[in-house]
Amino acid sequence: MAIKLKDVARQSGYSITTVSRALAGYSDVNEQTRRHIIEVASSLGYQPNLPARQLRIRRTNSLGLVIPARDHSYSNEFFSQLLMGIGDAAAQSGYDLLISAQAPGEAEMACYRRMVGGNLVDGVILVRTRRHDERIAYLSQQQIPFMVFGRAAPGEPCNFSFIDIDSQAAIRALVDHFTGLGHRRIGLILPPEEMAFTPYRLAGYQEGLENAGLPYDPARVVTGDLLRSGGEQGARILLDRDPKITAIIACNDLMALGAMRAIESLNLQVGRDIAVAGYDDIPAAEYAYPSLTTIHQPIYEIGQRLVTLLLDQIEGRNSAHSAVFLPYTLVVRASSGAPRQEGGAQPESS
Amino acid sequence: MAIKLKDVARQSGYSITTVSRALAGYSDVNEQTRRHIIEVASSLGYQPNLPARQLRIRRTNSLGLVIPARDHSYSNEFFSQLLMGIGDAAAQSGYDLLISAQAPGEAEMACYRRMVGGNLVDGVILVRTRRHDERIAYLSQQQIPFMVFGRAAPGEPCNFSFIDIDSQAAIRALVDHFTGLGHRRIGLILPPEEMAFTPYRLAGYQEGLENAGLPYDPARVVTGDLLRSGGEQGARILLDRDPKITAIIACNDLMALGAMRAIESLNLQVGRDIAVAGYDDIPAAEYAYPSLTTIHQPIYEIGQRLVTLLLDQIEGRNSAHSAVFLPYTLVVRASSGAPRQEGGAQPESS
DNA sequence: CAAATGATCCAAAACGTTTTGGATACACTC
DNA sequence: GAGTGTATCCAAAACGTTTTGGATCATTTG
Repeated sequence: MAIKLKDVARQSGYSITTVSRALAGYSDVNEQTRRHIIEVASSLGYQPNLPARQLRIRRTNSLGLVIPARDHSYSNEFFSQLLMGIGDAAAQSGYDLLISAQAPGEAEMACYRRMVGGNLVDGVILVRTRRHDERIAYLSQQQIPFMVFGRAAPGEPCNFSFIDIDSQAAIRALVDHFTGLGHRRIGLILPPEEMAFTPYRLAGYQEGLENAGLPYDPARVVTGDLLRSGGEQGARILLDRDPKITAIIACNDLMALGAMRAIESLNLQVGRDIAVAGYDDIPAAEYAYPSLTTIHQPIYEIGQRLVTLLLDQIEGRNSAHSAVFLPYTLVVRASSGAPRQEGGAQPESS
Repeated sequence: MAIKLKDVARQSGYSITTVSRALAGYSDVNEQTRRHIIEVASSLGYQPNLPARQLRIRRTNSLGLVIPARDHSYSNEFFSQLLMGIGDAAAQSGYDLLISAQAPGEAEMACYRRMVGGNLVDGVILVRTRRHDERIAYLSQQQIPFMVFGRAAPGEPCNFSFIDIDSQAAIRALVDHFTGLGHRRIGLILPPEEMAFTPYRLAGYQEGLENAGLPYDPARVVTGDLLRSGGEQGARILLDRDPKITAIIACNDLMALGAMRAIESLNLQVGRDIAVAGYDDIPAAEYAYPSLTTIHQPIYEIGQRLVTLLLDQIEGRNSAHSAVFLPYTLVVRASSGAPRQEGGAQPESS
């Protein structure tokens, strides 16, 4: 049987109340008794029963986080970085993380209801905004503190606190980079429709083209599944539709690596014949051959900021909604080069 | 104010007891009343207060996991894979994960005491065995169910349930692979001393040499910090001590990639002049140039098995200690080739 | 017909904390 | 010496469940 307050009380000769208040550091207990009580408590190995405390004070000192189940494929690196940032910051402030892996759907919503409605967490971090996000609606309605990574999809109200990267500007910067090198036919591989950020990426692409006075051609845009195979397929489609494309931007690195593979299998050389850029800057981007030009996001820091801003809400330091944009970095590597000459010697034919 | 049992009781016209038992599915409540109560509960949006339940039944339906704080450097990929396996399996059985990021030390032990002694978790997963592991001692003494990834260091008692990879055999297989290619001077870059598995790796190396009738030379073994820079440094030292080394085995991929970089900076060619192998099979190993020969471990599956075995303990399906070894795979890629000819032309020529 | 059985329900205790609202004793003020 | 403060302590209530140990009534059994 575990030691409880009652045992410490009996052993020390004081009441349960006094023991509780002594250990909690209240000023209405004599310094000497406090020392004695602490002494007794630690000699008995007293550990407070936390569910009991949580029931009483309605606080748990833990933060809820639902991560996508069974997709260790494309977002691994992303989530591990984010989780480390979240975990480190939470631990530093004395909070635990309550994590559940759920695929989008009814079970996922039930999980939020359990954590929030069941009083298991003091706040929630929500990671991938969707269009018409039911989770956000629920959390707002429950009035529990929460922070979101990723703003709402364009056209939807965004009355919650979030951190985001200006991915529209990031994609625009990639396009600028390419047009600056002389590219005029640039393909784009987008993420799936349902992701809230997809429209922003497309908009950035269009802005970039406009900046350079280039026309927007929907035939040069294709959607991929964020996996390497999706990039491979996407690149094939793009090059099939228009063999004169000289650059491809994929909306994540994995698809970019797939695109590189497709390009090589067409006997073209990445970086010389066709420039490629990705998004995310996963470690493999640096080790790839040729190394991959991409957009670096400070994922770890985002995780940390999510926590600090969430704790500001929980601990009542800030009530206003915060909309934080963190900077990205354009990382230029070997996969992006000037375009092959129009009409010059072509690989297979042309 | 949240809806509680009392509200459902009042609204449905039954007692708190009956409502509780109806929702819990006991057979001593009329099927019709049960339906009515469930109806009322869901129309009121009843969510049970879980800390209260936990306090009462002394179960939380969550598993504890302490991950290393602030080392998003070398074990990222490893931990994210493992976490996905653990998270998926736990969620599938209706368990949450309680996670805290702690650096080894007193705060880490306090974290275990809080989780276990504080009744926050029903079981614990412990990830990186150390020598004389205080955490394992504590968990055994507390008699809480726990599963460990990694057996005890050689010479220490191993009276707990664990899953491990036979890394001794894995390293031996790498050495066999190299000696089979004709290599006779093979360097080794070990993990730091304090890791429990380090001696097993060294033993595998020695066994491999013995298999091939080669002498063991301590000068060909060096310790690295598991980072890329450690591999770079290690390779330099090895090649400095004996320039005739034709193969290097690093005990993780990151160090192997560092070694490759060191080799290239000496104007030697990886895979032709010097063979390199790693351990872990992180994604970058495949994308590296040349791609890296390495040992693949089924990390995701390990995570899953850790959970299923832990739940067997928690739910009383199995009391005996289990010692599970899962298979590794030798993945041969471009970084390992036959040795350059003894006495033949040296790096810069031939 | 009394007793036993079975179906359905419930009051109250218990889980281990924290907090409320004093109680007590002593010192100081006027 | 009455009143006011202050320091120190505590009994009991409360948090929202689950479970124990019956109670009640209708039905069946001997």
